[in-house]
Amino acid sequence: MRTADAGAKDRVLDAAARLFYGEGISAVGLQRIIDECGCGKNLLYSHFPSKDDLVTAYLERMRDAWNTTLQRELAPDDGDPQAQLIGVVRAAGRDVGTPGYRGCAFLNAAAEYPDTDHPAHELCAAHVTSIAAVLHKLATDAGLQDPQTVTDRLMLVVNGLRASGAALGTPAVTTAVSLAKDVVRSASPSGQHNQPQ
Amino acid sequence: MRTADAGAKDRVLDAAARLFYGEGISAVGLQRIIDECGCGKNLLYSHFPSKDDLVTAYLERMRDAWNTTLQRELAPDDGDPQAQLIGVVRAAGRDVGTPGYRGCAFLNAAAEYPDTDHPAHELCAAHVTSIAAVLHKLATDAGLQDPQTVTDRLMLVVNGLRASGAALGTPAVTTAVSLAKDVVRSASPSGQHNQPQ
DNA sequence: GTCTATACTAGGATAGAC
DNA sequence: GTCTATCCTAGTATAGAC
Repeated sequence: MRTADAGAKDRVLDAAARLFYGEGISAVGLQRIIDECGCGKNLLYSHFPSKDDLVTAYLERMRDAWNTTLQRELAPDDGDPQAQLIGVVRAAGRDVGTPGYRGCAFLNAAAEYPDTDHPAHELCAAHVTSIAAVLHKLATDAGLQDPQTVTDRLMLVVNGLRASGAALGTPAVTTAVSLAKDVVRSASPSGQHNQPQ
Repeated sequence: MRTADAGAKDRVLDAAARLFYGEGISAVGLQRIIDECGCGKNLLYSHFPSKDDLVTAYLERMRDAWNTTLQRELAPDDGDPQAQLIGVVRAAGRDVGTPGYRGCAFLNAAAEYPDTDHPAHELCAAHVTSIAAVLHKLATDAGLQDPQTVTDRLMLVVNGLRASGAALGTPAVTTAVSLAKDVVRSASPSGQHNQPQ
């Protein structure tokens, strides 16, 4: 049955994602995943021929989840790119501080795979690049002065937010959103004296 | 002459630090370190009874190096806490973008040791806390409005800088310093219209 | 046919004995 | 320094249940 097949693959990926994220990728062996999801070894290997394939699938799922979160966060402010720039920061801080939060999955994975040629590292780098592209487009659409600087600054805020959550317990989301608003406001063509929104 | 090599411990630590930082901690076995520094197994185990001890020593060395860098960066601006706040950010970006740079050793290690009880994770958390304490003291000494907000914001910039360097190749130091200056300026008691320094 | 479960290989890990 | 013990890893192959 196709349904059983697809469901089984998801079940493996569920267990893998939970363990990889919670305990670190290299700290989790395939046997742990097999035990945890109650599947046979053959099933895992038939869907994911190697651990790298499983890791890649895990990161792709995380990327898709991020894209969903981002779109949902940006949708209400459609047509208002200035508000959407803040929405990106808010989306990045969506899960920060929630129970079980252990930092950004992509930053963590990139730290575990320092080799830039490794598919996991490439996926993480692509994720960062894609966020920067979104920010740059929004900054341009908003008609801000020097969209590249705004992009660079907001990337700093986003990365800082994702990195802070891992090391500090403090939810830095409020700080990040507030700082992002100042960054956007100070690049607004109508000057630095706009009313805070 | 064949006396007890006082530098032997350092030699082991040199090799360990280089490999741990460059390839990730869990990716490097003790045998690699032994081979690389040309020492015997007994030497390593006599100085570092377990891998955790070696990892801890590696992170402590990184912490000491950071403190040295920070002090050297802050010294010229002694008595000018506002400039020193920027100095902290500059110190954090000291090695970003240099050849062989693979991100912040502490963020990377924390990602590899998600367990908050692990000594390595504790050392990383303590490092973040200590930077925040320095920022808070400087922000207070500078007489800035709301020193805690300035601290939170600059921590975001510092963490963003350290995290960005890992994923992006772009040296974000210039952006970080410029953003930090704006953060400090906008919290300056003399108002938001100070001249850029 | 799809799944579970187990036995197995081959290698690398930490660690300790000598 | 070498040699050994024990464990865990990725990955393969085989046996049996539904």
